[in-house]
Amino acid sequence: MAERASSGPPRGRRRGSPDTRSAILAAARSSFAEHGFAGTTIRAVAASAGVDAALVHHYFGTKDELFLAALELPVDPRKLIAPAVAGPVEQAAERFLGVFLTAWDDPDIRPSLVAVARGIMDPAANRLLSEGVLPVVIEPIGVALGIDRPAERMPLVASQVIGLILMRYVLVVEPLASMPRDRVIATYAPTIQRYLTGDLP
Amino acid sequence: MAERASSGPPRGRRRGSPDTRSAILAAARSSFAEHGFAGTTIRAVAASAGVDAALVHHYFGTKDELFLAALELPVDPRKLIAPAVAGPVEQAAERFLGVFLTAWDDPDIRPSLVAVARGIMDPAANRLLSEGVLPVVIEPIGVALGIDRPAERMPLVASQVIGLILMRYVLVVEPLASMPRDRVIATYAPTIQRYLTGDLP
DNA sequence: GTCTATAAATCGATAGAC
DNA sequence: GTCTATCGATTTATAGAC
Repeated sequence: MAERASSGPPRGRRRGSPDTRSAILAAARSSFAEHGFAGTTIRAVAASAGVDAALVHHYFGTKDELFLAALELPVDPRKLIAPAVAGPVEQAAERFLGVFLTAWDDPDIRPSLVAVARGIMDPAANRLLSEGVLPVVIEPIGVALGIDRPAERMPLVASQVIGLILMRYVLVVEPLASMPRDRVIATYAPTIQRYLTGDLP
Repeated sequence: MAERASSGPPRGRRRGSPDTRSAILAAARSSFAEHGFAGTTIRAVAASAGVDAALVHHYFGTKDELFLAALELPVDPRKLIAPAVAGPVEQAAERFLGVFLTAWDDPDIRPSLVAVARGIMDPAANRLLSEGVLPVVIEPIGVALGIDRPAERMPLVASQVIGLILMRYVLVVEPLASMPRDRVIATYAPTIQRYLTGDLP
């Protein structure tokens, strides 16, 4: 009864208790974000999720696989940054910073992003930036914006955004950590806009 | 014979083989830089230095103390950045970037700096930035330069420099990693100069 | 599915011989 | 000064009962 018809992609819950699985995943994200990869123990993740350590292995296999699973963002970054590329390129920096801060200020996805940031720093998984974040998130923005030499300019943008993210959200350095969103945008927009469309040597 | 006379401060080698001690320290720096704090084991450091693990404890005590010893830079950062504060504030950004890149491009001190950068990222030791690098290295520059609201502007400078350092030296992302020194300075100097002396919201 | 029990390896740190 | 030996605690991971 109430079985799904055979139309559309397979939706609905997978086998196993999805609550338990996602609880483990959420606990893993928090731990990876707070203690890094090496500083996270399977036992602590299990305890934080209220389950046994063996269950973590049952769902995710090794610690590495759990880490990769925890890095899967709950939202598609490409969808998130779509508003940044829609509009005149002259105000692209403000829109870009806006969607970025919106994502990072969302308490639902910030832990995942912090985990990604820390994972990038961990030598055990730092192909993540060069093979992941940069080509699938950052560079397509430059291409979509139609800017000049995107492969050259977007890393400049990334260098400033990563530094800001690090100081404001990961290391929580004042006064950046407590600075209002609009002020952050107004402060950094000229820098980003110059990297996007300004004169470069 | 040939013993030192009792004049002047105690110079010369301390007790113990200085080669062994510095070999341990060098191995510790490499390991901390490559594997982070939690990913570094005393045993691996000892093996890399060609000595026994117990000897590491003998010289440096606990793992934390070894970490702090490994972070001791071979040069005094304050001396290094002295040229950056001497001169007109209008070109401070160029001088600032110059001394920074000079230090990071020096193969003798880059491993230590990479270790510091990774140590900052490790949650187990991230008081290092807020209690170490920022107040003793970054902020004094702003004070010495006599800029307006240094506690507010220097974190902005730090956010861009850290992002640049991360992309160019730690993550080795192109084209920043291979960009000539002068071009890096020309690219980032306007940003830094604005954070130092420009108009902010 | 979930847990107990435990194997097997590795860790930091100490004591003590030489 | 340097190393052997080892303790005690933790870790990942597996085997198997319920």
